[in-house]
Order: sequence, then C-alpha cells, then structure tokens
Amino acid sequence: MTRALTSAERALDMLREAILRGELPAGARLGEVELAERLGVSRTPVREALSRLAAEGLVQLVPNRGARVATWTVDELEGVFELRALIEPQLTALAVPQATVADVDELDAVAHEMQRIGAPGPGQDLDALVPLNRTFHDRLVTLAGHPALAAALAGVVHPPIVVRNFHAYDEASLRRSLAHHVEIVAALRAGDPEWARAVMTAHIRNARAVMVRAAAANVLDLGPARPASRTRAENRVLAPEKSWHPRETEHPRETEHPREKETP
Amino acid sequence: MTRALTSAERALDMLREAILRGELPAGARLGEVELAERLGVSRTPVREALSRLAAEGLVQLVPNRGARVATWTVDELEGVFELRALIEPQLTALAVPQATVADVDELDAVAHEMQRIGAPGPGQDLDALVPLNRTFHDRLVTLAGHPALAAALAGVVHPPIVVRNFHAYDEASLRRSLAHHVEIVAALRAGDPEWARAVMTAHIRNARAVMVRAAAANVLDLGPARPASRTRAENRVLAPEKSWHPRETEHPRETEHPREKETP
DNA sequence: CTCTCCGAGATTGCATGCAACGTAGGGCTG
DNA sequence: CAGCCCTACGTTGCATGCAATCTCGGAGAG
Repeated sequence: MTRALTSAERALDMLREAILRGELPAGARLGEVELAERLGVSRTPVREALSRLAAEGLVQLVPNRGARVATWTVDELEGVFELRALIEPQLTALAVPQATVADVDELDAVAHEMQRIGAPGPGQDLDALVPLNRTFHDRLVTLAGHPALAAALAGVVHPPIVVRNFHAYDEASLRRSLAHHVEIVAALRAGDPEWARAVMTAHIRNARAVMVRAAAANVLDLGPARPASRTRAENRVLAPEKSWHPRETEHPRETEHPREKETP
Repeated sequence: MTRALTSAERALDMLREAILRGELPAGARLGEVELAERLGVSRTPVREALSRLAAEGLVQLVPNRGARVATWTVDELEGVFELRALIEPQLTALAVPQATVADVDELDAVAHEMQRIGAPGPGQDLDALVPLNRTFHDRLVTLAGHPALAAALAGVVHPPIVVRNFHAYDEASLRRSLAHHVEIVAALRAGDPEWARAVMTAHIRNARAVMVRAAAANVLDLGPARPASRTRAENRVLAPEKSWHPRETEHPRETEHPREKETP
C-alpha cells in the first residue's frame, strides 16, 4: 500500500504540475496565503513546497519578497537545449539494446498518434501534443536504464517544458519533429544505437532552432525579463481561475480583486 | 552591499558544506531538534533547509521518519560520472577561447600546487587536494561562460564530491589525474579546444575507473546500502563533535549518550 | 510638476504548541 | 522460550501568532 502523502507533498505536486502545465505563467507571483487557501492548508506546508521548487529551479525565491514562478532568459534556455543535446542522444543510444518489442510498440503508437494529431487540418490539436511528447521522451529515457542520468536530465529539462509551446513551431519544423519520433522508433526496431543517437541529436537541435527563432520574434512567454526594472505589471494574477480548485474550499469570495493587466 | 542572509539560508549553507566536506557522513541521521540547537535557531528554518537539500539530492527525506544524509549506490555514482563525462569536456572546450592569460595563469598555479601536494613522499597531503580540485574544476567550468550548463553540472556533481576520497586513488591513477590538470592548462594556453576536451574526457574516465574499483573493494564510504534492512547501526552519531559548533550554544551536556557503534 | 520622505497595510520569517505518527521496550499468551 | 500486543516515549507534521521587512499610496519640499 502506498503511503499517504503529507500536505506538503500534495502542495508540492500540485504546484509543480500547475507550473509545468503552464497554468501558473512564468513570473507569476506566488503568495503564501493565497496558495494556502487554494490548497486548504496552512502556510507552513506551502512554504516547504516553495522551498523545494526553488531548489528544483522552478521557482525563484527572494527573501522577504516572496516567490514567483521562475523566468528564463533565452541564453538559459539555449543552455538547457545544449545539455539535452549532450544527454538525450546518449540515453537514446543506451535505450536501443534495452528496449523490448512491447516497449517499441508502445513508443510506436505514441509517435504515430502524435503525427496524427499534429497533422495540418481540422483535426490538429497542438496542445494535445504536449503530454504525448512528454510521454515519448520520458519512456525513452527510462528505457536506457540509467536512473541517475535520467534524473539529472529531468532536473534540467523543466524549463523547456514550460516553454513547451508547439504553437511556436512552423509547419516544416513541426513535421520534422514528428518524423523524428517515428524515425527513432525505426532505429529502435533496427537495433541501431548510432542511428537512434543521430536522430535524437537532430531532433533536439531542431527544437532548439525553433526556440531561438521564436524567442527572437518574442513569441515565447518567458515572463518578465530577468534584470528588468520591476514594472507594475509583474503583479498579474496567477492563473485561469477555473482550472484551479484542487480542493473545494468554502470561500465564495464574491469577486477576486481584479488587479491591473498586462503592459501594453 | 550584500543582503543579510536569513536563518534558513545560513542553515542551508552550513548543512550543505558539512555534508560536502564529509563531516556529516552518508546515511547520518539529521534530527531537527539537534540541528536546530547546534545552529541556534528553531526547527522551522532547519526544516526549510532540509527540504531544499532534499530537492538537491543531498538529503533523503522520509515523511514521519526524518532526514538522513543521502546515500548513493555504485550505479548512481557511475551515472554521475557518465554525466560529467558528457558535460565537462564540452564546457572545457567552450572555456578555451574564453580564458584570458590571467585565468590560465591561475589555473596553472592550482594545477602545479596540486602536483606538489599530491607528490609521493613526506609532503603529500591527499586531503588538501580536495578543495584545490574543487577550485580547479569550478574555475574551468565558470570560464565556459555557460551558466545554465554549469548549474546543471553542479546540481549533479555533488555526490562524487562527497565521495571525493583521494585516498582511493592508487599511485598511477593519482599521477595521471594530476598530470591531466596540467595538460588541460597547456591546452588552454595553446588555444586548442579539442585537445582540452580530450584530456578532460580522459580525466573523468580515469576518475570513474578509480571509483568503480574502490567501490568493488568497499573502500568508499557510501553509507548504508539503499534498500538495506535498517540495522541498529544507522543511528550512528552525526559527526566529529568538535568540528561542529557553528554557534556557541550554552549546552554543556555532560556526556553525549554514547550510542552503539558500527556493525561488525 | 517631479522627486523625496514617510506611514499604513500587506507579506514574509521565525518561534512555539499540539496532534499524529513511528519506535522501542515490557508483559502477556501460546 | 519464542512471538505478539500494547503502552510510553521521542520525533515529525502542521497550525498559529508575532515581529521584521517590504510595498505602495500620498503629502510636502524644491
């Protein structure tokens, strides 16, 4: 039987998921009391969760000034992609001899499902690609049977997940990206580690190029620039209110005080 | 002026240093009240520090059962070395065009000092190598000007620092290791990134081999094995008592209750 | 009109108290 | 004598209260 989670753990999981899913946008202020009320606990476990998220790099914590969802500069994101480009191809190569037929079939299904959903046309659903993509990479990385490396990767790969905007992909890049998945599956079936490694390298460098271009065009939501003079607008409200009631609190506050919105 | 640190930050820094310096051995139990007394604060900031260290992977935190200094399996340590072998050569290569003459001179001094201190004979002081080694690698990694990658590396490199036992090196491996440092400096001076990358790769794989061999011989202090049935001996006392009074507490406890010692 | 200073309100940092959980030891039963 | 349960103790998890710090509005001087 799996041990009951503590309040702090629940808070940690929910906050992390909310950040990774983009419900808490980069730069959003994380007030302790507000989060505590939402989660139905006191400030103590919330503080603990924020500390741990800060250590994970998902939250920036400034003493006496509170916590906000971490923001990333383009340079930092490039660094992350560099790191992925070093690690993931290696893990992919290691996964090749480990993968069973069932494993490969599963990845195959995910890869083709992604191609279906990502195909241009009325059925296209770019947001649905995000969890599938996460699944694909997670499975592959796990297959390598190298938990320490995988953990290291996961600890660093968070930022780009936040900026996991498939909307930033142009038509050609998206097609390439989805084709890479399928090709990696083919390499797995063929039992060719170097093939798999090469495709994964291309896959990540393709993604990196998309990110860089999107950043240049200011398409990515990186949050307020790091050393920016704090503008009034940093106080934008947390999240789409409706998607965030992890516990039914009996707080029918009449109208959330509507703070000011984006800078023009 | 640098902002004053909070109690939790002080606790975090002292705990991390104590763990990295080996004063708190792997597997040591970390009682909240005991740490709080030592640091002269209440349990709250201690708990916060432990949470963050847990997120960093230096501490294992089990709900309702307390915290202990993290232990690592040989597999995990190998994973860390694999990761270093992927990242550090890359950072070293990047550092080559960035390094100024002054930078290289400094690294040169460190490398030669290490050779002097590590040379066999009466002047040899293996423990003094540890901080110098840390300095050398930190400087080099910083020079690459790639903070994100460097941070990722630092977040993962902790475990081997704990097992930073230069005593595990045999004569030949140690000589090689120290020679590598000097050779890397030479590559920096020559402005040859590929040379530097290659030597760093060799350097890390050499260290990895030492670690694996030492682990096989059970020389490394990895702490109690991970899934081990908890033996009574896990309760061994924290640290060499004398080296650990970061604040003079007025607790002249007559005799620390002498718990039982190692398993035979 | 702009800049500086100041104070009320809001928020965080930390200490403390209490309840819940885990652990260890002793007595009872088979 | 071995094995089990039950109780007492120690430790952790969380809530709450208070002091310290920060934010932000406005008043006043230049």
